[in-house]
Amino acid sequence: MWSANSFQRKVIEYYRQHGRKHLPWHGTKDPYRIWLSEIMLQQTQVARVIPYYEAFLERFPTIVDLAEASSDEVMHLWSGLGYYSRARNLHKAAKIVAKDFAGTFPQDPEEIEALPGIGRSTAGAIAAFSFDKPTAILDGNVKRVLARCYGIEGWAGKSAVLKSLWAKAEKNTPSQNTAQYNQAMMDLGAVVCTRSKPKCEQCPLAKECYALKQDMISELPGKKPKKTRPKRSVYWLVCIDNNQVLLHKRPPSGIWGGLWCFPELDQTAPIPEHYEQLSSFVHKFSHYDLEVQPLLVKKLSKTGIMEPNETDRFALNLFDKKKQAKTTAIGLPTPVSNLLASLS
DNA sequence: AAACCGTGGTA
DNA sequence: TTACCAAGGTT
Repeated sequence: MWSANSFQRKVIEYYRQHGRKHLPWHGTKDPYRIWLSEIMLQQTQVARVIPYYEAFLERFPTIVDLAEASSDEVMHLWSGLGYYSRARNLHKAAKIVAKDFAGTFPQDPEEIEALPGIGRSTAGAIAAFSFDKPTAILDGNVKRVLARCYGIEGWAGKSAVLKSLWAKAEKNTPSQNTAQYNQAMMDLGAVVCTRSKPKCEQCPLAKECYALKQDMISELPGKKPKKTRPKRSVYWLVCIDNNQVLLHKRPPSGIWGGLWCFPELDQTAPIPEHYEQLSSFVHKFSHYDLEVQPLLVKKLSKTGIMEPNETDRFALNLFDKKKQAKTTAIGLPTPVSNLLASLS
C-alpha cells in the first residue's frame, strides 16, 4: 500500500491529464456558484443539473438576488429536480448570509457547515474550491473510490463505516492543492470508478486497488439494505372553473413541501358527489409508491375543498390552465405538472 | 440509527 | 419490467 502522498500524486496527475474541467461550475471561485452546484449535485447527476444550474443563475445572479426572491419563485426554478428541501434550505441560507454576513459568504468551514442544507462534505467542498481551505470531502464518488481502493466494507449508512471512510478521506487529503485533489477524486469516482463496470484500465490506482485485486468490485462499496416499498393511494381533486385550476400550497415540511398540488384526499375520505374519473397512475418515490386517482370534480357541494379552512392549509390559488406553469412562478411537482399538461 | 426526502436513466 | 441508484442532509 502506498503512502498518502503517493496516492495524492497519482490522483492529481490523472486529473491533470484526463479530468473534466469545463463543467459550468468549473473555472470560478465564487462561493455562491460553487455552493449552488454542490447542492444541486446532491444525489443528482451532472447532466440533469446543468440546465437547472444555468436557469437558476440567470434568474438569481447573486446570493442577494436569491435572498430577496419569493419562495414560490425559488421553488419554481427547482421544479422537477427533486429533493425540494435543498431549495428551501438554499433560500433560507441565502437570507442568513444576506442578513448576518452582509451578503458575503463565510470562509470558515464551521460557519459554512452551520448554514442550513450544508453538511460536512458540502462544507468541505465549498471551503476548498472557493477559499483554498485544506478541507476534506466525502461524497458518493469519494466513498466509492476509497471503499474499493482500501477494502472498506459495509454500507456507509452505518456510522462505523462512515467514520472509517472519513478517517481515510482526512488522511489522504493534502494540505496543499486541496481543491485540485478534491476535484480529482470526484472526477475519478464519477468517470472511472463508476458503480457498475468501472474503467479500471484507466484508473491511476488500479495497481494497488483492493477491490480489483480481490475481485470484489461488485461488493464494494457495501449496499444499502433493501426493503419493500409501501403503497399509498390518494384522490387528487381536479377543480376547474372559468378556465382556472384549483391548487393548494403544501405545508413547508414533508413530501413536496412548499410546492403547489391538487387538493389531495386519502381514499378513505368522503369524496364529492359529482365527478368524472380521469386516468389513474402510480408515482414512484424512492421510499414509497403513490397511487393517484384524479377526479374531475363537476360540483363542489359538501366537500368544503373550495373553502380555505381555519388553519389556511387549503389556500386558494387559481391560475390560467392555458398558460400552464410557464408563466406562473410557483413550484410544481412533476406529476402535478404532467397532469396539468394533460388537461389543456 | 434509521427513516425521510424526487426524479429519470440504466441494466 | 422491476430494481437500483446519482456530487447528502435533516430529523
